[in-house]
Amino acid sequence: MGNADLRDVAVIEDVPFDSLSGSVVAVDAHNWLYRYLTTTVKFTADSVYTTDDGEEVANLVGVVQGLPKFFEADVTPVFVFDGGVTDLKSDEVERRREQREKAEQRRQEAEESGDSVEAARLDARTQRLTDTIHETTRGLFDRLDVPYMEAPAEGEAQCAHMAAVGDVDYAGSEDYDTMTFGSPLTLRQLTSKGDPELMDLQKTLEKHEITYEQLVDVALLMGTDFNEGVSGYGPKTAVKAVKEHGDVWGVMDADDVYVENADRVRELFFDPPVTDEYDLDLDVDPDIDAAKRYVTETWGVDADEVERGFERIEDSLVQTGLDDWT
DNA sequence: CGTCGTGA
DNA sequence: TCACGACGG
Repeated sequence: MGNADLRDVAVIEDVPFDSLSGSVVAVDAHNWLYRYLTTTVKFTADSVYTTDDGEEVANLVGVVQGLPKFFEADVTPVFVFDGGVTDLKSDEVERRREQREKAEQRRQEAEESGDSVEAARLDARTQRLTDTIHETTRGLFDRLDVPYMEAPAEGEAQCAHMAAVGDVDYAGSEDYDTMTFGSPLTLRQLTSKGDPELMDLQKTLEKHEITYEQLVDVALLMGTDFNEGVSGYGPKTAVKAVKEHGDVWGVMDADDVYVENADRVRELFFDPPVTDEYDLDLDVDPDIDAAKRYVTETWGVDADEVERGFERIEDSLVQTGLDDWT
């Protein structure tokens, strides 16, 4: 599962947020939400985010806190939700499900033995994105007029496709997969405070003097979300081997190693299930009052929790409105 | 996913 | 120098 190995292969540079003004970014919704759920929830009481029915709606707080970052920088996000999971990934998803169950079991044990700190820590690992979380996030986006769409399969693949055909300026995801899926430019760290990172496919290929196909083969050797990779192949060895032997088949042949499902995973990265059928209205015109009512009245979130976020959204709208006149 | 200690 | 595994968040 050495996905972060790609970081050491990729050319990544910091970009000032204000240099992104006026751009459009296709954000992998699952990633983005996950980020807020694991951070936001961890440091606050459960009761704030749980409705009377026991539904977890921490995502609503996360969305309200996360959107201002885009608005304030005059960056338009298009959120891309995951569709069906491919066969290849289902193995990986299954493994993660098992890991979650193990973590949940340990969490319960910790809770029973009165170790609340340990229980809270393990709780962060058991967070998962429920159907309710997806539905209520869409509901809030509707009221805030934030554009979103459904991917046929992997959200990262759809984001990468939209960036590749030029319908958006960047893909946005914390994962490195978007580059393997062919996104020319990927923005990372859209959730945290500081400046984002820009991951550049072309510069990465130039740096190593390899083709895009070879980059995918490098990823295959190191391991991706869809395959195991080969033990002993990290960033350096994988790049060197692929350059030396041309492609992953050459490496398998020369080094006497085996990459499982190499042909199928390759094909997935080259030609993933994506759609061109979307109609994005990028003219965002939020109904703040409706959004507030949705979060606090419909879902019972404490008004205090989202007040600051809504304030920032409102202010950023006034700000961009003024900018338009100057 | 990032960091850091370990060991080849 | 590089890769791996464990652990913290």
